[in-house]
Amino acid sequence: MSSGTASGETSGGAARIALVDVNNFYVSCERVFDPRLEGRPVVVLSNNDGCVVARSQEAKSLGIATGVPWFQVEPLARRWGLVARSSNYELYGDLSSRVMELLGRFGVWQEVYSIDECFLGLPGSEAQLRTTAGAIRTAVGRRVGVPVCVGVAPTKTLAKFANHIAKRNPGMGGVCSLDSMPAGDIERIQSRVPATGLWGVGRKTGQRLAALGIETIADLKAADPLMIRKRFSVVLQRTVLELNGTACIPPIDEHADKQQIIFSRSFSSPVTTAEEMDQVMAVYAQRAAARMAEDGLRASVLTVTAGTSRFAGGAASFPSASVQLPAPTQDPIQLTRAAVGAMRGVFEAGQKYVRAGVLFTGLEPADAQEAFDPFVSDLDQRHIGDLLGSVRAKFGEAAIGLGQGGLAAPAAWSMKREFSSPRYTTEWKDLPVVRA
DNA sequence: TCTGGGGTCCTAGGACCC
DNA sequence: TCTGGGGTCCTAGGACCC
Repeated sequence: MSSGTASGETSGGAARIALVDVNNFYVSCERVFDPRLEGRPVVVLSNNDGCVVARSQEAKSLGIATGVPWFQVEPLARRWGLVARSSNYELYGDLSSRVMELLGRFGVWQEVYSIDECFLGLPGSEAQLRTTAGAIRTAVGRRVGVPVCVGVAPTKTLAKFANHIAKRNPGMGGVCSLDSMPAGDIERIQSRVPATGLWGVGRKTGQRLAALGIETIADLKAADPLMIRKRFSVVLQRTVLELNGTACIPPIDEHADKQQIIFSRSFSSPVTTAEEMDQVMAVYAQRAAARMAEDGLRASVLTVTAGTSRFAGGAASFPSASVQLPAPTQDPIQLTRAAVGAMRGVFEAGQKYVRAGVLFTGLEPADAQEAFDPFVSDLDQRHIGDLLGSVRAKFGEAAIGLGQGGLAAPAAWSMKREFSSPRYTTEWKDLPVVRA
């Protein structure tokens, strides 16, 4: 993907970068199909309805922080009129691709950065940029039904910063173009906002910066990039350069192959026996293998992990084991066997495990012939993954599975999603019905 | 009782080689 | 026992992001 990033300081005609993102994305998705949620405090919960991962503006105003456990908020929900939804990733993923397709039409280039945001290359004068930004908001609002904010600036870091300003100042109408702000205003904001408000500067880096007297965005902008490179990293050096108008964050290669595939989940009730954990590994390995097959990849290394609760007292246990596979594969049978076997080696009976995961690395494209494996004598077995995939596509995720993974009924540890909305856009039977 | 999941990139350090 | 420098490759762990 070509990045048309210009580093010019001049306005008027110089290419600019827009960062467009959806406000409170998960909540906004829920509202598209349930307008009763409009104007009310709404939160979306993580898997197992564990903790809050998204909040509407009204929920934020109530002081509900992201990451708080639901069981702490729940007692107050009724009084607040607070609505909770389990996360519905099928819905969010589908609406995301609609938003991204639409946004792509406005830029000379587009880099999708996350499920709810992308960078766009925008040419044109300052006046044209503002017109385009407004048109983006209108189009996404009308065609998908979710609100977005647009930040426009000469670099990605500054575009993120501009977006942040647009979000916090409702009077700006959801758009902030740095070029049209008076320099004094920008400096004032930058000397007030802590450096950790920037993209790429987290808590730890913030602490180390503060120890050097670098507290605000303005301080970091004024820092010597070479000193920052030496004492921190090339990543933070780029942040400093970008704050000063030099675009240097490399383009995101969306077509690059993944480096790893993870399937990891917490359980709705603890797993304590080796037999149950075998079952978990069988299910998780197959889910991860299905994802890998969708991406057309195969793995050469498999890692399994499990963990006890970080909030429970007593002896913690975080077993983990990696296996080098005899040859790169996407065969769910081999992968399931390997996962179960690896976990048996490190599992501690009697511990209360609350989560586990299966991780594939050493990924490569699977188009080449699968390497000959003398242990797989039956040729048909090599196509078992395709078969499972097509059955699942037709009859649903739980329709078929191998061995322990072919659970007819959900196991005691399987995921809890009590407040889930329907899969409005990806499941025929969940299609909304409109009456006129 | 009940506390998420899926990624990326960078760096440091060790093994190994000439 | 003393004793070099330079390079690559790999992995684990840290930090960050949404």
